[in-house]
Amino acid sequence: MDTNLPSFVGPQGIENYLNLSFVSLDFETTNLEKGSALNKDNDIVLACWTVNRNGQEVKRRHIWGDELTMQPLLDDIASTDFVVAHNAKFELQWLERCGLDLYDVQVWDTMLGEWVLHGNQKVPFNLEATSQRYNLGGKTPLGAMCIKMGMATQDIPVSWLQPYCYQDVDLATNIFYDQLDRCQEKKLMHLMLVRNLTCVALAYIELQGCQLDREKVINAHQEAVTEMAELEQKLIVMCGSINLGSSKQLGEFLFEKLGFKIPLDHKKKPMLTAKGAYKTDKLTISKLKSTNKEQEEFLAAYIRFNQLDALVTKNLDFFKGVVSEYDGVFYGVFNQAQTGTHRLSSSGRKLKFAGKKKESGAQLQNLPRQYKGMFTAHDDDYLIGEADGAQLEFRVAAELGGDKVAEAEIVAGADIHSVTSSVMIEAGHPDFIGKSVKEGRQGAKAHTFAPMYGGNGKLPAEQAYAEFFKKKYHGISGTQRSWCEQVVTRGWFTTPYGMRFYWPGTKMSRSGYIENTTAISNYPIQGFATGEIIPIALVAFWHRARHLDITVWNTIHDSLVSRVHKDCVDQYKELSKQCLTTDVYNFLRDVYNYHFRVPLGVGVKVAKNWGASKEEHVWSVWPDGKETYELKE
DNA sequence: GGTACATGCGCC
DNA sequence: AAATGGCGCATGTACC
Repeated sequence: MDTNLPSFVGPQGIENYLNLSFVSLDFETTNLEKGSALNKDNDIVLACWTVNRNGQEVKRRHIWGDELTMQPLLDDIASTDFVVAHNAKFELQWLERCGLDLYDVQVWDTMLGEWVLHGNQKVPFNLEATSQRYNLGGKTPLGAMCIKMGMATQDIPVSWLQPYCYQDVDLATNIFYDQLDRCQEKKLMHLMLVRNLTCVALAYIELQGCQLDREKVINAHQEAVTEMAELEQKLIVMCGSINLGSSKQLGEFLFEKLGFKIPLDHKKKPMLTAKGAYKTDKLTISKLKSTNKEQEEFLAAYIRFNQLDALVTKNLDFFKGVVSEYDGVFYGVFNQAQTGTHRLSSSGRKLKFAGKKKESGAQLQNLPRQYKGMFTAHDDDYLIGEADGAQLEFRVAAELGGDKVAEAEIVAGADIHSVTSSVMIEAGHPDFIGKSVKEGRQGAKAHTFAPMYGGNGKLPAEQAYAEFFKKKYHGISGTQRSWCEQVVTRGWFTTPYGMRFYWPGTKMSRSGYIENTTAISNYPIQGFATGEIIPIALVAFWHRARHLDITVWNTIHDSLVSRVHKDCVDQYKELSKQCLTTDVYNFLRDVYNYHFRVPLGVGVKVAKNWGASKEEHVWSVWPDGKETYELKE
């Protein structure tokens, strides 16, 4: 079976842009759910496009009609190298409905162009604001007015909508030419290629949907609701009819009625909100000291109730609605052009449930881990596979810092959390008192990489650990400091992988502390790991699995989640390994001109339900092809 | 009745 | 004056 990559997933992708043979496209659609192609009740109303070769417009065409009438557009797309559009994911999902195979298409998304050119600087990326930044003027007033007023697209007069649509095409074309110059000048073409390749893969992945296991959802929901009802009765007896969801009411009850003392933080200051209100978050509540039976009982019941309440309102109610009213399938949205680090973000596609006033949705990147097991494949012949980058951010930090100590530990497979545990024990951290290194290991995980993200610690033992970490991995900490110094000098800096990050006006205090240190230290690591490497791996995986019975349906920062036919499991593991390691090295070398040295690792789990496998296959693969394998249980 | 903000909390 | 980074969603509160 062909598992090769298409030519444009590599340097040829950039060549294609420079050859200037493209279709520039805009659809006007009916506007349920912002015109999403996933809504089957939406339709294309009008398509306008131009065909451009060698930088010259050679054709201008439009079609008033639905997705069944777009063959001339598909033919034009097939005759050029790429498609230009603003927010191309929208057009791509419509093109898929028109019959285009997304695996064959390359795009230049002018919205993503703005994202890449602006780095971590937040500006509005919509077409109108972007046009104004490029001095291309605003939109045709009449068409724009109708759209803004929310008029049904199909009711807008032809003579208004058609010029409006053509104008968007022309704006995108002009912005594209300008962005192409700017991206070359700032040496950002490789990043732009990855954003655009990722965009097409995401357009496809969003169409797949997430499948919930009906029985598991109903049972979990029932259990939680029953337990909550019991707790609620108990709580009402104790506190009357106050609303426990209100931190104001709960705070008054805890600190005024029940007489809890306001806990003190590590600086011996009372734990209050910035505005001086009572804090009722998990951390504060966990610090409360009961001095009588009433306090003790209330606290126990409240903590459990609150935990369940959050799970039920944010997830279980939604999941139950999905299995009851939507055949167990729901969809998420992946947002590019959202984060400063150039990670993806995700949001939920909202659903309406019977008897509920408000629509609700669930995003795919913050599902409680305990509920992963509720996700399954649509069919008994399929399994769920998850492949994640092993210790990805630490390995990337070692790489960017040229840190020999960290690299040696990664190569040796050293147990870093045990080291943290022993440092914490020696420094007398209260959570580690009386524990052996082994017993403290689990709790140490939360501390291990905090200094890499700029954490200096609060308790003396944590501060001692932060010092230990920075000294031990002086390659990482020294490199982070040099990034900070560059930012002080000129307000921005270029990461080793070519990304530009901006913190204008950053100053150094007399003590030597540099503003924004934590962010400056963190962005390049998070950005390279989860904004470049994982998207590269995702694109490679998606293309290579094209002709296999393997479908990616989620990605969470350092992982790819797929449904896998039971006969494809071995290929799935092999492909995961290749795409998260070798393909990354090759792409970085050929497109980024970046020669990665630290071995990357990948962990693969396959089971009937997401995350349910007790065993994990873990590989490390070196850029020269050497590899190691370990089965973790 | 709507919007904006604050708070809290899930994930990596 | 802030010293762990990055997000999105639900709820309550303040305000118009």
